[in-house]
This record gives sequence, C-alpha cells and structure tokens, in this order.
Amino acid sequence: MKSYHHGNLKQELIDCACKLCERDGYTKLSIRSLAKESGVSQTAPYRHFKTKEALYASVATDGFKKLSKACHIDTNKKVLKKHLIEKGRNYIEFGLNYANTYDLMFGTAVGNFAEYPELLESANMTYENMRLSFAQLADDDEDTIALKCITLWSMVHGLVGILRKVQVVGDDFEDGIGPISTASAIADNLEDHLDRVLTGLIQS
Amino acid sequence: MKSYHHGNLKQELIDCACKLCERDGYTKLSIRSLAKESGVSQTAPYRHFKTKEALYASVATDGFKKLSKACHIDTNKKVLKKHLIEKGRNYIEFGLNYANTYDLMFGTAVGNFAEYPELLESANMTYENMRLSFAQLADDDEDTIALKCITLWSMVHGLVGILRKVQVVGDDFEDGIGPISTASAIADNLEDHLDRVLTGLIQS
DNA sequence: AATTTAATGTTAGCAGTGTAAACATGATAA
DNA sequence: TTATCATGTTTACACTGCTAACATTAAATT
Repeated sequence: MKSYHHGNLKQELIDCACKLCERDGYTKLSIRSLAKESGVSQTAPYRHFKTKEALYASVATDGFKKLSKACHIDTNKKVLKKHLIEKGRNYIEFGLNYANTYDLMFGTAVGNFAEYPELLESANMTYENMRLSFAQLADDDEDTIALKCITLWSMVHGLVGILRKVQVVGDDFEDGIGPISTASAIADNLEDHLDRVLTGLIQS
Repeated sequence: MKSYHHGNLKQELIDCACKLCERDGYTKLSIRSLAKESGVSQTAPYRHFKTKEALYASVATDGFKKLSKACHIDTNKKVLKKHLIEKGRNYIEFGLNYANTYDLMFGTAVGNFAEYPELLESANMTYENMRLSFAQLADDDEDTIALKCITLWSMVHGLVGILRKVQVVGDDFEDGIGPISTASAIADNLEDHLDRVLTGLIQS
C-alpha cells in the first residue's frame, strides 16, 4: 500500500527530468509523463515547480554543477596554462557528452536566470573558478582577467556548438555543415588546438 | 470576395513565420496561429510543410541566406585579414540582432539538415565563402584551411552565445552570468578582440 | 473544348500539452 | 486535540501538432 504523500517527489522529479532531458532532449519532456513516471497524478509536480520553466531551471542547475566540477581548477596550488587547457578540454567533452543538457543550460528555455537563484549561483560558480584561475596565472587587472575569461569561455562554447553542427556525435553523420574529418581532428587534438588559439592571449 | 485558393500561401507563411520567430522566439510559434494570421484554415499550412520542423527549416534557411550575405567576402579581389575580421564582426552582429532566428539555425529545432536540401545548401554557402577567403589569404593545404574555418567560426559562434548569456541585448539585463561591462567592452571592440585571438592562427 | 487529375484548400476530430481551481489527505505546530 | 499548511488528487479549459475525409479549382490530357 503506497502512501498518499510521496515523501521525496521533488528530488525524484528532478532526477528523472535530468535523465529524460539528456536522453530525449528537453523539448520531449512533458510534466505529465514525468508525473506518470513517478507514479503520481498529472498535476502533482506543480506543488514543486511553479512552471515548466522552473523544472528546466532545476535541470540546468544540475548541469552547471556537473560542468563546474568537470572544469574545476584547484586554485590553492599553482595554476598553469596547461590546467586551463585541460579543463577547457573537459568543458568541451561535457558539452558534447551532455549535449541536450547543455542546450538547456545555454539555450533560451530558461529565460531569466535571476528568477532561479540556485541556477544563477551554479552558473556563476563555473565562471568564478575560471576567473580565479586566470588571476593566479598572471598579474592582470580585473578587466583583463574578465576579458580572458570571456574569450576562453567563448572559444570552448563555440567549439561545442560548431563541432556539433559539423559532425554528429555517434556513428551516423553527413547531415552537418563543413568538413567532418577536420572536426574530428580538432576533437582529437583539443589540447593542441586550444593551445594554439590561446597563444596571444596569455603567455605564461 | 476572396478566392478559395490563396495563391501565394507558402511564401506568405514563411515570411510571417520568420517575423514571428524572430519577434517571439520559435517556441512561441504555432502553425494554427500562423494560419489564422494568413486568413486560412488551421490545417492549410500542412499542404506546404509536412511538419512543424519543415517550417522551421524554411525559417532557418532564410536566416542562413541573410547570414551568408552579412558575411560574404568578395574573393575576386585580394582577401586580407581585415576582411575576415570585419565579416566576423558582421557575423556576431547578426547573431545578436537576430538572436531568435540564430537559435533556430544553430539549435536542435531542426534535427537533420540533410532532410532539407535548401537548408543544407544555404548553410554550406556560408562555410564555402569562408573557406575560399582563407584559401586566398594564405597558401595552405585544404586541411589547414578547414581548421582555420572551424576555428574562426567557433570563435564568433561562441562569442554570440556567451555575450548573450553575459549581457542581455537591450536595456534590461542583470540576469546573466559574469561581468556585463566586459561583455559590452568586447562587443564595442570586436575588431581588436578578433584580431588578438586570431593572432597565432594566421600571420598575413 | 471537355474531362480527368493533381494541387490546394476546409472541416472534424484525436491525442497530447501546460496550467488553474477546487478539493482531499496527512504531517506538523499550536 | 485541534488547527494549519504542505502536498497530493480530480476536473476542466484552452491550446497544440497532426491525420483523415471531403471540397474546390487550376493544370494537364484527351
């Protein structure tokens, strides 16, 4: 006999939503099917998420936490350029491996991060660690650091987007733009690539 | 007295869809409302677009044509680095000014470009002009040219995405990640920025 | 020119969606 | 013990993409 109250519905909904969003893409997710999956009535999720966007925000928050972890640089030890490159590679791998979640994080499904404080904070965590890393790497003023952050972030973010358009992750392809072989070459040599492009931006 | 047949429905639907997609974002667009806008029955659009995705593909195609024009480099004359930088700036401006259309072009709303030959062709046009430009700029083998293309494309694409997340185009903001002032600084000095990052990639 | 055919339109209807309102249950606080 | 409030259910509304069956008219064929 199952009890009237679920007990842990909110977290279960989030976990399930994360899984389904990543598997099928967030557009395929419906609140109703999600509720059914948790064996609960159609509108029960609304006790925990005011709108569907709020649910998306939770999934995106989870994504940013994972991304943050994947890109975290230990700023207690000495930060080297190779660390940034390595973490840049991790960033790109995350973007390609969790492509659907990545869409949710950087797309327009969640319009205003400020409406979801946890989301804003988790997103800023990623940025903040990068900022600290650049600060340790060289003796720059804050403006220069911010510039380097946005430059690096743009680069890895752009590579995620373009690599996805050029090649299709998986075995089937030929439905993208441009030369697939070059795309996989870049993907296979991300470190070199990042290094080459970062030259001129940092010198230590 | 209006005739039973509209006469120019397909193009009118596309035009209207382009406008609405850009104004409200493609997720807000419904085939039914679009039909109503053209004074035609709910299901009339299905005579011209097999699915909603097919309609999206037409809007995206239109977007790629505009983008192609904004980034076109005259390869009959001598191509210089400054041309690439200038067109890179135009690319970014397109991405920011037609943000919703850009989402449609580079997001996952249209899954497989190969299903829409016109879309694939218009997308490849953008790439092809860039490829030709790089080919004129330096005496590289095809692999190197492709690498430069994807690098530049990633950079401008990434900047569009990150600038949108950092600042909000328009007057209201404060709902993004990171330092807004730096973002606008980059936006205000795109040429310098592109120049700096392109250093190390090309030398002519 | 008459007739067939195919393109393009309409009507009706299905299954699914986000979300609000009214009500039910049961854990917690008074 | 009782009142309160978070969390669940039922019902309902307006909307969506899309299909099937039918209507109209332009274009192709005889």
